[in-house]
Amino acid sequence: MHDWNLTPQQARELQQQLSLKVIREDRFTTPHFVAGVDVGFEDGGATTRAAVALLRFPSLELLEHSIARLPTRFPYLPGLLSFREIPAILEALKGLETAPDILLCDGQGLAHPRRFGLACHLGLITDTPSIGVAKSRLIGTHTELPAEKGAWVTLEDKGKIIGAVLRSRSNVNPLYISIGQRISLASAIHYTLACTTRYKLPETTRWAHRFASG
DNA sequence: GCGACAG
DNA sequence: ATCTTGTCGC
Repeated sequence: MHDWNLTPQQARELQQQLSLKVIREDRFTTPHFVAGVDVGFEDGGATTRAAVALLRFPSLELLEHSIARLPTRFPYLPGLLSFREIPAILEALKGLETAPDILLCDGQGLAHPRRFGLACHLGLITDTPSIGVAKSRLIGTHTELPAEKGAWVTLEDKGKIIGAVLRSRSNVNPLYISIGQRISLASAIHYTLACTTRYKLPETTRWAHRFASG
């Protein structure tokens, strides 16, 4: 795997190179295990704490989880989130006994300036199908979104579809879904909804967040 | 130059 | 992300 001690400019150049390796179509078999990934911070940001929650699919029962702590060594810079969070996430993934069939990541995938958000980066490194599930927008524009659960509209940038704005729960702010690696946008939306019950966030993300934060 | 800006 | 209680609305 590549080096993580990069300057912001080197990181951006690496993203442009790696973005060429992102596979935007379904390349996986029926999933039985889905995982949520999230990161939290301790010591006022000095320590990065990553958590991964593995759930059985489609029952969504929690099977196992893993937590890892690492010294924070990259600042938060819009567009470079993966360089700050992935090192700790990779450590947490090592602690799982079962390999996830799909990763639901807390952040963007293709809906990124250089089409290489955290979900693409993590999916590529682990060679695992991944989905970007962000709570807010990084880039892109979209039309009005109906208020009912299940409704979605495309998220576009420079005339290209880079993701979808999905209403995962009626009358609540939408989620920003995008391709991470080895999955189509249609499937990304499908699996995100399949992992969602009565709340805005998928159960995978909810569990991961509980383990990564409070 | 000004405003936007995943977590 | 994080610092933090009550409060408004379906």
